[in-house]
Amino acid sequence: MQNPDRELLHGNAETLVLALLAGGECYGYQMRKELALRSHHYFQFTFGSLYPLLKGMEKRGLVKARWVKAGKVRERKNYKIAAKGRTALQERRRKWRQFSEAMELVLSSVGR
Amino acid sequence: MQNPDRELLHGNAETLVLALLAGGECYGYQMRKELALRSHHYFQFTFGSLYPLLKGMEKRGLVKARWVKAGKVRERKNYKIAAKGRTALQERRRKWRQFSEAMELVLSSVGR
DNA sequence: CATTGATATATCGACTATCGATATATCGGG
DNA sequence: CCCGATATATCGATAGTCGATATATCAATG
Repeated sequence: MQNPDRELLHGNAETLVLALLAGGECYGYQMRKELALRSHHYFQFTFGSLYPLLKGMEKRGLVKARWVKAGKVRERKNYKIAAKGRTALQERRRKWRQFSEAMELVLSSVGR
Repeated sequence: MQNPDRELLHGNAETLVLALLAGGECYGYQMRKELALRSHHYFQFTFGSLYPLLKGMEKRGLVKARWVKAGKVRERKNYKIAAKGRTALQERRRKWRQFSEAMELVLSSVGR
């Protein structure tokens, strides 16, 4: 995420990518656009975050990557969610909701 | 937060402390207990996180601290939210909600 | 046909928030 | 008198994100 609230993203970038890939194959550059679109332009990933993240996820077996020639020559790296990634997504989604609820509990426990 | 989901807390610890202090004065050791209580024992701050955080917040003028002798001799450092802290809380609360909504948008945009 | 902007991936070092370990000291109860 | 709870503090390690930078192709514009 570039610019605003960089810290808030911490630990959630992977969750977002997994959620996106659960909907179908995608490549890095488009993920950025897609995540921006779906979040009403809140998320603006930088490639300095996104590409290393994807690489790590591939290494850990959460996603599978394959090179695709788009149209004529240009190469794209298409990512697909793996079984391990689906499990991780469920877990991460659960943990996010848990955390989010805990935050709301405290924020609403005192007014103003 | 100790143990689980350390990464998710990122950038929100200060928000939680400000929210707590908006309800009244408090000191470090008790904040930990209070935040645990209000979050149904989700948040478990370590003192290695909490004390440096409080110190930084004091330095930046978000809170005001004063030493208090509890009962007889033991010293406590009581923190009170400052005007600057209230403004910061509003801003942080707003940003948290924004972030949280963006997360939910993406998480719910694709099933499973 | 040359320039420009969008597409596309990649890496590296810097930053920063959190945490674990550790230290110190007081107080009340058994 | 010892132990567990109370209470604050600091330091180094860890980990996730970001900015800067590099490279290359493609389509459209002039």
